[in-house]
Formats: sequence, structure tokens, C-alpha cells
Amino acid sequence: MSVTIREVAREASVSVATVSRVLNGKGPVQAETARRIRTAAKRLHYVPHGGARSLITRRTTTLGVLLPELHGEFFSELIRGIDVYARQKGYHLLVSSSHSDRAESEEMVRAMRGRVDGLIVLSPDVRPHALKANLPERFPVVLVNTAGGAAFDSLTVDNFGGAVEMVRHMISLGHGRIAFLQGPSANRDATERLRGYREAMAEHGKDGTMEIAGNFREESGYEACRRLLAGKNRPTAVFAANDSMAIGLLCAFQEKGIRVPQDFAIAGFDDIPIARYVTPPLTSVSVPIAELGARAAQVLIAGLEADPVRRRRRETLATRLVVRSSCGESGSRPRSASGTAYG
Amino acid sequence: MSVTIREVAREASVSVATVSRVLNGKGPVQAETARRIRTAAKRLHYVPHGGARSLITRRTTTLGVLLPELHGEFFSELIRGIDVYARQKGYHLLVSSSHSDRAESEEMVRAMRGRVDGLIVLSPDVRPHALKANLPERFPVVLVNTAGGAAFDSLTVDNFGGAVEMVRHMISLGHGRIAFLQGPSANRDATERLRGYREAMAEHGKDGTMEIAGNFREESGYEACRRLLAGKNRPTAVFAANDSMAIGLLCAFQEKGIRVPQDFAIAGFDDIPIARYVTPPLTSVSVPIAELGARAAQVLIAGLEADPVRRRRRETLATRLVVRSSCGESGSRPRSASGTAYG
DNA sequence: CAAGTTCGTGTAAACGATTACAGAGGTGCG
DNA sequence: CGCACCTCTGTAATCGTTTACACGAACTTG
Repeated sequence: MSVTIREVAREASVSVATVSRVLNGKGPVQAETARRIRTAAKRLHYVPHGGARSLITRRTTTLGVLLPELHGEFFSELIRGIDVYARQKGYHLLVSSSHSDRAESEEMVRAMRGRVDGLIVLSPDVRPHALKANLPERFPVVLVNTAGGAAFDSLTVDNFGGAVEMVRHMISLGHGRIAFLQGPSANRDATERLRGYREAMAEHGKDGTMEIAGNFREESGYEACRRLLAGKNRPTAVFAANDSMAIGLLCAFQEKGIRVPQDFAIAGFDDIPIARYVTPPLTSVSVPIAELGARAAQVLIAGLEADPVRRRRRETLATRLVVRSSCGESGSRPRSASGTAYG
Repeated sequence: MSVTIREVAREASVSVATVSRVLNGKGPVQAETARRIRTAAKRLHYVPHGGARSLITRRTTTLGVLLPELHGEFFSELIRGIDVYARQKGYHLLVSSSHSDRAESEEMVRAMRGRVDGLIVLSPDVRPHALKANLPERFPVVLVNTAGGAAFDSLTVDNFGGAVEMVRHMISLGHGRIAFLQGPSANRDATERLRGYREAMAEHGKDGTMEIAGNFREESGYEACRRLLAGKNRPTAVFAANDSMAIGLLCAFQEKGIRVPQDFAIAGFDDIPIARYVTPPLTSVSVPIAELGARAAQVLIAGLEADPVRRRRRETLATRLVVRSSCGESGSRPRSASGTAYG
């Protein structure tokens, strides 16, 4: 069936050991012999059997990536960041996505181990405790945006800080009553952004916060419109936990003839590419997603190749406030500018 | 280090053969023995070594997915579709994305083989010829949205048909001079949509087509505005090869005070989630991306497990015209409706 | 009760690579 | 010349599974 190292050896009239040495660049081999082996391998389209190799080397050169049900930009950017770095270092990616419950996620952890050298885990469903139980001693894991305990390396985006900064920005523009449109309560990004909102509001003595349920989808932003306009002490601004919801809301406002930002200011979170192309351009918080992925891969691979008993790393990546015109103040700015970044 | 089948066998006081039989559900084993083995395996957190297993069974239960540089919705939806189906069938996914040139893609084909049982390939860079040369005889491959020749199974979205349908729709609304905003010329989806546009225009005797270069990004839609408004025989409508560009263009129009659809009609392609939440809601062509992925996985797995010399499959998945208000006619429709679908 | 069948289990041979070890041949040096 | 020491290559053990085959025990059947 598939061509093995033995056939290459026969073709080049040498032993399998020599073929292996040439192909892995180890040990001294005569130039002429090496050349003969290489052409034989090429002619036969030889590719080493990954399984056989990993059996003896005890390495798979593969990273596992465990993701929850994710949509759109975030998912693709993250994988892209991971993939680019991993490939550059010669690693493959075994991806498992769309997990919606704990049992499924924990099952995948088991299924993946024995096929990968390390794991990048995003699923908020996976309990660190269960991870430890299902993995061999000192199996390298990097937790991303996941509450992790001290057992593993972990990477986080500064959702809290970004939210604080955004609220401060809105307050500085004169908004007093700022509502918050929440993400899913099980999502850590969402809860951290909420925490930041509360913190910044409290810090300015605004304790009358208004929090509306949402689920990160456009439609829940659209539906939040009704509740925002109800009641007598109507807010003047709303901070959505992500851009998708902000855009859904923007749409609802536009239908009702409510002008943004004059009648109502809107801010989002994530700075998805489309944020600058809605009308008005959306003020948001930029999250370095691809960088997050690349960094995760980097930390994991470093952990793989280095001293296994080193200290656990815990990093937070900064977000960046991107001011456009949906919150007012900079509405006349030309579109071609990507917004002003501070922080 | 890692716990092997031998240790499980010792723990349960049986031979490795019996452990293997129990864990794979093959061969007759006494109920009591099986129970003892299962608890031993659980207690030791035993997981079989994938490499060793694939060495003897000659299967990896892993599918390779080769993707070009993709962004946003398309990427995540596709992977989701593939992953859900594959996992359900017990397969893992080895993903390699973000390939921008031919050499890189073809290198990955080589790197993947020997680690996967079959390949799903989207990269337009990979020449079927090179695929054949780099893969073993009768290696299962499914080409998705890729010009493939008869050598492999292939799946396509009916980009051509969708574009034809959209242009007909626009013409039926009374638009005469319809411009087309192109995607990248190397992208097959883009060229098929262009071909559909030309076909439908010709079929109505409109040979004065107007084609503007673009690259699928929002920004190129934004920039197309200038060229659309220049010249004296200005079009009354524009069909963008994807939604992102349509939205960029919409934004540019809004800034210039051009009303959509009254002054200028816009249509897109893809029906990304946000399309219904821009103002006005975007008329588009819905593409069943997740279904495309799932179907690709299905065809590949079928090919893996079935008679290896069966006929090559070639399928086209239908698109669906989604009428909203950016082309006029149905502007007063309530937002909650997702648009009218025909086709 | 002998012979065949079935059941439950163990023994050992694969699978395809890497690599420790050994050996052959050549070279340098005392 | 003899010994040590390179350089190059081959032999064979090894990794952790699966599975063909063998074997004993228990059971069926004529």
C-alpha cells in the first residue's frame, strides 16, 4: 500500500538506518549516499508514517486545540494566529470545536490525549480539575480566556480593563446613565466585561447601573432596544458586551428613527472588521485575537520543549480603545482613518 | 511516563489481548473480566496511544483539512460543519489554514499525508495534478469549491446559479444598468459569481456590463463608491460579489447621502449574519456553508469506508436568494422576518 | 463416551519508524 | 607496525497496539 522506509532503503541499496539518518539530518553520511537516498525517497513519494514515528520518538508534533461553540471572526482569527505560529515551528493542529456541554468537552480531552503533545483549551465548560484528572502528569496545557487555577499556563485578554476604559471614555463624553448589554452569563469574556462596567460605574459614583440580558448575537441586541426605551429614567448610552449586539441594536434604533449618537450613544467590544463600516462607525474595544492565538501556541511549544517543571505562566493581553463616532465627539472624522487608539 | 495497555493488563490480571478486546468491543469476553478491565483502565486513566494504534490498523481516524487564507464567517462555519459530522463519526480533524501560495499548500499536503486517512481541500492554489503526484494511489480527497478535474470527489456551491438568480431578480425590479463588484480573480467563488452576472446580463440583452475590481474586503467596497459614481452613464444598481464589500459600499453611500435603495440599489452574496442588521437590510444570496462542510466530511468518510474504486462524485449545493430591502420593492417588510426565500 | 463446537483467554507476530551498538575500513601517531 | 580514533554503514531492539493462532475447559450431540 503506502511506501515505507524499507522500500526507499532497497531502492537506494542501503539500510533503513541510513535512510532515516539522511532524512532526519542526524549522524554522518557520505554525500553521494545521501543524494542517492534523497532522490529515491522523492521518486517513491516517500513520507514517513507519523504513527510509527511518534511511537518511538514519543512526540507527535501536534497540538490539540479545544474550542467551544464559537462563531465568526473570533474563531477564525484565533485559529489563524495559532496555526501560523505552530506551523512555523513544525507543529500540526488537531482541532475540535463546537462543544456545547461539559461532558462532550471532557470526552474530547480524553480522545485527544495520546494524539497530541499539548493542548490549547478555550472551553469554559472544562473544569481545570477534570483536565488534571484526565491528563497524564505534567501534560502541557495552555488555558485561554478560561478560569484556570494555578495548575496550568494561562492567557487572557484584558476584558475587564477594556471595559473599564470604555466606560470611562463614555463618562468623559458626558454620558451619565449608561446601560450595559450583557453576553452569555457562562462566558468568561462576557462576565469580565460586565465586571469592568460595574467597576467603572462605581468608581464614578454611578451605582444605578442598568443591565440587560443578551447572548452575543445580533438578534439579542436588536431585541434589547425595547427594554432600553421602556421605563422613565431612560439611559443616554449603552455599552454592548460585543459588536454583534451593538450592531443589532444600532439597526433597531435606526428603524425607530432614533439618531446615534445624538439621541443615544452606542459602544461595542471586539472591534470586528465591520465595526468601522456600519453607520455611524462603531466605537469599540479592539481585541488582539490572532496575537492571542499565536501567543498561546508560543507558550505551549515553549512548555513542550523546555524544562517541564518551570513556573506556571499567567499573562494578560492588553486591549485597545478604538474611538469612532457612535458615542459622539468625533463624528466628523473622515472614514478612512481607523479611529483613534489610546491605551 | 504514559500508562500503556500492559499496565492495565497487569492491574486487571489479564493479558494485553484481553484488554484490547474489551476496549474495542471485539471478541467474546466474560462479563466479570470485562468489568474488572474497565475499572482498571479508568483508574489508571488509560488512553490508547494513537500512533501505535494507527500503525497496526493502518487508519488514523483523522481527516485533514487544507484551507487557504480565509476570514470571518466562512472559515468558522465551514469547520463547524466538518467538525460536527466528523466527530459524530469518530474522526478527528487535522487543520491547516492560511495558505497563501502554492508551494506552501503543496508542502502541507505532503506533511499531512501519513497522518490522516483522507483530505478535504479548499485551497485554490493546489493543482489537482500536484495533489495526485504527492499522494498515494487512491488516497481519498474531497475538493471543495476548487477546480478539480475528474480525479477527485468534488463539492461546489452553486455560485453561478445564485448570481444568475440575483441579477434576474434585480432586473425584474426594473434595474437596467447593474454594475458588478468583483472578488479576487484567483478565487473560484468570485469568478463563478462574475460568470453568473455576465450570463444573466447577456440573457437580457444587457451587454454593457460594468465590472469593478475588488478583493472581498469591506474596504474595497468602500473604495468602489468613487468609480461607481464617476462617468456619465451611471448604473442604478450594484451587485457585490460578497456581503462584506456590499456593506463597505453601503457605508460609503451613506456618507455621501446617497439613499439605498431609492438612489442606488445594492445586493450582496453570502448572507452573513450581519446582513439583515445593516441599514437597509441587505438583499443577498444565502450559501449553506456549514452544510457544505458537513457534506464534504460525509462524502470523504463514505469514500474512506466504502469500495475504493467507486465513481467520483461531483455535487453542487444550491444557494438561496434572500430578498430584503436594499434592492427596493420589499422595504416596508418588518425586520423580524428573515427575508423571503425563493429558489 | 468420543468427537466436535463454542467460549474465554493467552502468546507472539506484525506494523514502520528511530537509534544504541557494533563493525569495517581508513588515517594519524608514537 | 600497532594502537587509537575517526567516518560511515548495518543489525537489531524498541515503542504500544491489534489480531491470527493456539489451547484448555465446558458443553453438545450422536
